[in-house]
Amino acid sequence: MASRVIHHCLAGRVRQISRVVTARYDEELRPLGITANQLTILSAVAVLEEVTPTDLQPYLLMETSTLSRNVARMVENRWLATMPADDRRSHLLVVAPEGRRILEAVEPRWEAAHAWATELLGGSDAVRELAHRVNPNVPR
Amino acid sequence: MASRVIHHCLAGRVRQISRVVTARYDEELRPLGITANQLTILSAVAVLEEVTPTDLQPYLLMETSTLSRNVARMVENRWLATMPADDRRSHLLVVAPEGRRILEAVEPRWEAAHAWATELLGGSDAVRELAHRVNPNVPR
DNA sequence: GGCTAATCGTTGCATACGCAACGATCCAGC
DNA sequence: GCTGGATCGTTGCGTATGCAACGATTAGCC
Repeated sequence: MASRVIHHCLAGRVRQISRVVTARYDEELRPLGITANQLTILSAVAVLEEVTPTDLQPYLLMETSTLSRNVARMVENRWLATMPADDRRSHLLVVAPEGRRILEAVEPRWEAAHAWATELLGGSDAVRELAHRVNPNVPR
Repeated sequence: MASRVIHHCLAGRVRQISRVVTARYDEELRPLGITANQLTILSAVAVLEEVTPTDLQPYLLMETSTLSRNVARMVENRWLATMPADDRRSHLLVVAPEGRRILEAVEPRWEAAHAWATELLGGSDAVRELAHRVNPNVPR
């Protein structure tokens, strides 16, 4: 059984790919004090404008609790701000000025990491296709 | 910049794929009390027989500290055992009887998760190719 | 042989992730 | 209008991950 896992396990493979690619993005973004994961969330809020955490979930496929804590850190950092929503159980998220500043500053470093990853992975098509299969909300 | 990240970021995509696939394996393996990640490590030790943590690293591309703690939990669970190595800074890892038992018991559940993931990802070839690019030690 | 640099694994700290349980709020049906 | 079930976000707990700093040991060089 062990050798079947080693030779075929898809979970092990996707996790390893995730570790390696994330490490490179994180390394590149470190001088800005933001992680690849946080940049993903920040960008999602920036694009969707005023969103509740629940609104973000279809795009991120992240557990409620995970998202809750990630967002909390980003609010503490003043990258995001919260506003009251009609539904009082929830709240709207918006990008704060410091978040906008990071989004501008991040460009060259993100592009460098993206270029590295694209090269490593032999282009972006395969990953994009897989991501779209996993979550049709992710553009192919 | 935000929309460029959303539409093209490879880190966000590989992380999302990893979350979704891992969740399914973990769900399937939960009754056995082992995670997908732990099963990967257990299988690697089983195949390589007597290995030091450093020996495992080329196959797992996991940080020393991450591997150290993962292995520690598995030794506590008595899935792995340690033996003295020639180099006294290190130690050899071997699969303990309880680890062997898990490797036998895990088969149908692992196969179910594997089948699900293969279907979701449209076959295993794309992931295998990517994993091999990221780490040539991983068989294509 | 003895010093120095490299290697090995561990630990402190911080983020990332998910399950289960929870309190607050909303809503559907009466 | 009220009530019971659904939905929303948070928190406790445990695993997964990596960086930096560390002590122990080894190996290379003189």
